[in-house]
Amino acid sequence: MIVNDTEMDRIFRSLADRTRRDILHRLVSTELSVSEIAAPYDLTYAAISKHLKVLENARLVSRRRDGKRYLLQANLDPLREVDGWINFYRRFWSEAFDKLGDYLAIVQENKEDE
Amino acid sequence: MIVNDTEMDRIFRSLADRTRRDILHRLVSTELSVSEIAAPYDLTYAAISKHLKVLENARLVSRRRDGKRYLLQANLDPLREVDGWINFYRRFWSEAFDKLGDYLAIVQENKEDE
DNA sequence: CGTACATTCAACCATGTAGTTGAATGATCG
DNA sequence: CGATCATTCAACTACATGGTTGAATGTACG
Repeated sequence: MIVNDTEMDRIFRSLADRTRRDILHRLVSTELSVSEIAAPYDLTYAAISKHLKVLENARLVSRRRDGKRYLLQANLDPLREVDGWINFYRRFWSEAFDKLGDYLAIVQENKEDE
Repeated sequence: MIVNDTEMDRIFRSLADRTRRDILHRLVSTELSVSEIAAPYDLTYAAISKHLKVLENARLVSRRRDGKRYLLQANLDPLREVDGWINFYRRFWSEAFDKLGDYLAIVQENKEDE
């Protein structure tokens, strides 16, 4: 396992809020400033700032300076951890698991060949 | 979308705790009573009872009476929702996405044929 | 240099969470 | 029926969360 439990806690915790999920979604393909992020919501800058800190603590968002603004962008690595965690359960909900498992095994082999 | 935002909140929220993730894991393949669930942890029954309530509110665990005990089991449907949510992000972390996308499309078609 | 802009910090409030303890409920068994 | 076992409830504590307001920081610009 790559992440430890408290890190997993932080990832799930920061996803457990609609506003944060929405922010993450908007930061996937674009860098946005704090005020651009805040614009659609009926919340103060301070509130948005806190949401961003939560996302950053889970390493789901990173920031860089750009003059007087900060630019934020999503980092999806932690979601791969969630995906890995959830993968264990996949076999219990899908009869197609075996096929999918075979497929993923092939993908993995191909990766290792590279 | 099948689940709404507050439901998604509840699912992620209940996964944001190591003990609850552990309980869920143990309930996947077996039904267990509350005291069996509680046994490995250094927690009171009341605390375990609360954890179970959180998991049940997220529909991740269901219970039935068995004499004087309750038997609990995992219900993984909500995890499919999480998986669906996370699926959007998959394309941004994996170059194999297109191949996987094709594969899943095929699986989907096959399902629809049934 | 002083002002304006973008963002955070600090203090505060209300509510939620994770845990405890001790009493209450409900099913079983002699 | 009364005792016992499995579990929950109620009340409480300590701390976290999500929000506010108003002041503080840091960068840029004339």
